[in-house]
Amino acid sequence: MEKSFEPAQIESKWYERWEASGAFQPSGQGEPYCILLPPPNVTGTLHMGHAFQQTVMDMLVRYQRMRGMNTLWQVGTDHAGIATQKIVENQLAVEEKTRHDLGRDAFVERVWKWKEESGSTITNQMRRIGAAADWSRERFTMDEGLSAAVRKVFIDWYRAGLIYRGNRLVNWDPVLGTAVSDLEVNNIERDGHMWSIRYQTSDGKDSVVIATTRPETMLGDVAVAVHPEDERYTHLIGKTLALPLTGRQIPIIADAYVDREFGTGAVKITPAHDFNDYQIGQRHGLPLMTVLTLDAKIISPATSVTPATGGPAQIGSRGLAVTHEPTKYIPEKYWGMDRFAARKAIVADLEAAGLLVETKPHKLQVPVSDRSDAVIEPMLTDQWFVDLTSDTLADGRPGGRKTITEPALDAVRSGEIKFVPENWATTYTQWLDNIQDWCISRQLWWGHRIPAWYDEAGNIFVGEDEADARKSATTTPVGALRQDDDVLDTWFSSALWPFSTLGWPANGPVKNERGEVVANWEQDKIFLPSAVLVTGFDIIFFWVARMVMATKYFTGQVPFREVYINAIVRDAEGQKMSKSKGNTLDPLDLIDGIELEPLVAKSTKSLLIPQVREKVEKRVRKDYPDGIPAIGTDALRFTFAALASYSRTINFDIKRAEGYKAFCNKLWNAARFVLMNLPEGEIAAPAGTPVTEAERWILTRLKQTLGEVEQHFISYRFDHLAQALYEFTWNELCDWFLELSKPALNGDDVVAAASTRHTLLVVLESVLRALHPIIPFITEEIWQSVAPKLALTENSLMQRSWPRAEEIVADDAATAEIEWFKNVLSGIRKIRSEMNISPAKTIPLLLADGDASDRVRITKFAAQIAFLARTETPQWIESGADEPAAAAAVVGTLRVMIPLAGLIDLGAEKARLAKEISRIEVEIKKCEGKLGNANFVANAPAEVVVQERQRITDWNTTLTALREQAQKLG
RNA sequence: GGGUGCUUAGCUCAGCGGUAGAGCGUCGCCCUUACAAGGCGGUGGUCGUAGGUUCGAUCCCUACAGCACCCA
Repeated sequence: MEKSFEPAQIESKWYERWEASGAFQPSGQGEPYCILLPPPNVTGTLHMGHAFQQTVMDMLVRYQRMRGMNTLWQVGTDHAGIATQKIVENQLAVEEKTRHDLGRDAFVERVWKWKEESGSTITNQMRRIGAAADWSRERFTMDEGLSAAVRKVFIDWYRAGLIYRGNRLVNWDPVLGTAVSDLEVNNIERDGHMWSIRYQTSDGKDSVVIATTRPETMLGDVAVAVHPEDERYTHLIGKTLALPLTGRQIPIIADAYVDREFGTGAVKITPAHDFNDYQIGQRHGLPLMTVLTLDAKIISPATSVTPATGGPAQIGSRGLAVTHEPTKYIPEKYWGMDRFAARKAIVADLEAAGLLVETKPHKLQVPVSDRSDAVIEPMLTDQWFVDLTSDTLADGRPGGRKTITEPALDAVRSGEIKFVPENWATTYTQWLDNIQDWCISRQLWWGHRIPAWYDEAGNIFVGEDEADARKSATTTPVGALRQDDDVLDTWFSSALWPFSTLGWPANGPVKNERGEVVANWEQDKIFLPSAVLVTGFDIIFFWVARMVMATKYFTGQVPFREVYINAIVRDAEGQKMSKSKGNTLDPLDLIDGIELEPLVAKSTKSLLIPQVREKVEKRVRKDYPDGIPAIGTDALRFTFAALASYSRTINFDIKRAEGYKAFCNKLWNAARFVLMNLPEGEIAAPAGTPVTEAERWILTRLKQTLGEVEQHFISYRFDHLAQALYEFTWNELCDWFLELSKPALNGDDVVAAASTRHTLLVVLESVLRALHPIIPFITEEIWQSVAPKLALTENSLMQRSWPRAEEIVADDAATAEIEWFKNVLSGIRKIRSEMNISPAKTIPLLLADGDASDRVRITKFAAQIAFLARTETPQWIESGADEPAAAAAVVGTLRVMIPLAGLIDLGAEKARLAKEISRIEVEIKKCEGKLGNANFVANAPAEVVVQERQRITDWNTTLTALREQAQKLG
C-alpha cells in the first residue's frame, strides 16, 4: 500500500469493475428492497443537492445489499418539458431563430439530438460519486415503455371521467406561452402601488372608491363588490356604476369575501384575470371579460384572444358567458398596448378625468414564473385537467376526490406510508386537503403529446392513436380528425415512475432502444412498493403526492413505504446556493479539486450581467484563494452522511469535508499498520477466545458500535451513524487498540502476539465492511489487500455481508480492565503534558495505595504502561514507607506518581492539585445539594438517587487521595 | 393571514427531564519506526429573552424577540 491515501488513484478503477460485474443488479435472492431515484433532468448536471441525496440512497442500497436483500436502485432521467425546451430555444436564439422557424417536427428532433449529446452527463457524474445503481434498467420518461404508460393512464382516467377538458383560469406564462402549474409560480414581494379610483353611480348621484394594484384590468371589470354588512355601502348594493374610461354599466354586489379593512372596503371584480374574482364571478353569475392577449397585451380586433391551445375553444365550463370582443368594451386607444404600458396610460387617463383619488406605495405579492421570471397572468384558456375535487361525476360515477385524492390521503393518514421526519406528513395532508384540479396540459412541443383528437365539430376523441380513438368513440366524427397540439405536464409521467419503470402496463419484457430488456412487470412488480423514497421537501406536492395518487389508482399499492425527506444543501453561511451569488459548489470540484483561475472562469461563465460577474468573481476569489483542494469521493460522501441529521437544511462547510478526508487517511494508515505487522500468507484463526483484554475489549466496542449503526440505519440518522463509526475507528481502534497492540506484537508472549495479529485483521475487516456503504472506494481498495490474509473468497467487498453485532461476543470484564488502563495512562499523560515533560523522555513511575485488583492490573499491564507512557517499570511504594515528592494522578484509590526530582516544579504540581481538588469539591457540593434536598430523595426515581450516591462516593474517594497527595507535598 | 422549523463553544452542528457534547478552529508540547491529512494535553458555553410546570429544565408549557422556509 502507498504511504498515504490518494483518492484519485483508487476511485478510477473500482466503479467500472463493480458495474461490469453486475453487482449493482438485483441478486434475485432475498427480500426485495427497492429505491427509486428521483429522476434528474436528462440534460442537467449534478449539483450538491443531487450528490447529497444520491449518497443517502447509495448508502441505503449498499447496506441492504450487504445484508442480503434483493436490492434494486431504479434509475433514470426526466425529460423536464419546459426546462429542456427552453435550453434548445435559447440555442436557437443564438442562431436568431425560434422554434416556429423550424416547425414542430424539426424542433422536437433537435431536442432529441440535444438529449443524446448531453443526456449522459449527469449519469456519468452519478457514477463518479459511486452510485451503485442498476444502469441496465435505466429509463427515460419519454422512452417507449414509459410513454405507453402515460397514454394508458391518460386514456383510462379520461374514460373514467377523471380527466376533462375545460376553459378555466390558469397560471399563464406570457413569455413561454404556456400554462404552468401553481407550484411553478413563486409569489414574490415587490414594490408597487395601490391606486384608489372613484367609480360613479350610473345616476351620477353617488360614487364608490375602489382600491387596486392592477388598474389596467379594470377594462375587464364586471362588478364592484362590498361586504354585505359594511354600513358604508349597504345603501348602494344593487345599484349600478359607470365603469370609468368606458362608461360600461356594472353592478355593485355584496360578498362576504370582501375584507372591509383592506383598502376602501370596495373591490373591483375582474373574473377573467384574477383567481379570487373568478370565484366571486361564479357565485354571482357574472360574465368573464378577457382584456389581455396570451402575450399580455390589451386585446384588439387584430389579435386573437382565443388561446392557441390544442383544440377548439370551449365556452365557459361552468356556464358563464365569456366575452372577448374588444370593440364592445375597450377604448381603441388601449388596443394592443403591453400590460405595463396600459397600466401607465390608464392611471394617467383616470387622473386627467379626476377619478384618481390616491396613489400610494404598496408592497404586493407578484406571481412570478419559476421558469422564465415573467410575471404570471391568470388567463382563461382551454386546458386538460385531472379531477381531484369532485365526489361524484355528473353521470353518477365516483369523482376524483373519491378515487384519487382520498386514497392518497388515507395512505399517509393510516401510516401505510411513513414520512421521516414525520412532521412532513402534515405538509402532505394539508396540501391534499386543499388541492385543486390538476392542470396537465402544457403549450409546449417537448413532451408527451396528448392522445386526444378533435373532429371539425369540436368533439373529442381519445385513444392510443387516431384509429383507436375512432374505434372507441361513441359518436361519429364530423370530418377529419386533428390531434391536440399540446403536451402533458412532465410531472404526469413522473407520477407513474414507481410502476412504469417496472414495466407496467406491458405484460412481458420491455426493451430499450438497443433491444435490451429493461423491465418485466410480471417479475419486477415484487419491487413495488419500494422501500423508501429519498427526496427533497420542495417536491412533496409536485411529485410525491402525485406518485401516491397514480400508483394507488393503477396498482392498488402504495409506491413506497417510507419517504425520507432530505435536507436542502446550502453554503457554509446557510445561504441558498445560487449561481448569481457565486456560492455554488460543484460536487466534482470537491472530488477532483480545482485551481482558482479555472474555478473563477467556470463560476462566471454563464453570467451575463457585468456587475453580477464581478461580484461573483470577487466572492470566489475570497472564499477559495487557493482554489478547492481535492478531497475525493469518499470524503465527500462521509461529509454528507455526517451532516445528514433531521435538520431541514445542511450548511456545507468545506472545512468539514477536509476533516473527513483526514479520516480516510487515518483509516488507510491503520490498515497499513495492520498489514505491515503480518507475516506472509494467510493468518489462521487461533483456537478459542482472543487472549488479551485489549482484544476482547475492542471486539466488545465493535459489537456495540455495529448495534448502534444498525439502529441509525433504521431511523435514517446518518449523522449519528457516521459519528459512531468515526469514533470507533479513530478514538478506539486507532487511538487505543492499535497502540495497545504494539507492546503485544513486540512482546515476548507469542501466543498473545498471534492472537492480537488475528484480532487486528478481523476488526479491520469488519470496520471496512461497516464503512463500505458510506465510503465504498477506499474500503474496497483496502479490503483487497486484507481479504487474502483471511482467506476470503469473495471478489469484492460488495459481496461480503455487513458485519452483524450478534455475531460478536461481548466481554464486560475486559472492558472494565481497559477502561481502568485508559484512566491510568491518561493520568500519566496529563501530568507529562502539564508539567512539560518531553514526550521523548523516559520517566520513573511510582504507585501507592490502591486495592488488590489494582495490584493485579498493574502486573498485567506493566509492559503496556511502560511502553505507551514511556515510563520505567512501575514501582510500588508500600504503605507507611517514605514517598518522594511526586506528581500524582488518582484512579479510584490508586495513586499513580511521577517523582518530582529533576522533572517537575513543586509549585506547579501543587497548583495543579489544588485546581483539581477545587473542581471536585464543586462537584461534591452539587451532589450534596441534591441529596440534602428531602424532596429530591423522596420524588426522584430510585435509580437516580442511587446514581447520585455512587457519584458522591466516587468523588470522595478521589478527593481523599488527592488531598493525601497534596498533604505529602506539604 | 395560516402553517412548519430554527436560535447550544469562535464556526458548522448533535443532544432534548437527572454529571453540557462532536468536528473544525484556537493555545501548548512533540517530525515517538501506521498516519504532521499525525500524536498528547489544554482553552472555550449563565444552551435567544421572560415567565410557568417539576425535587430538578438546554430539554416540557406559555409569551416575546430574531432568523428561515412553505401555503394563501
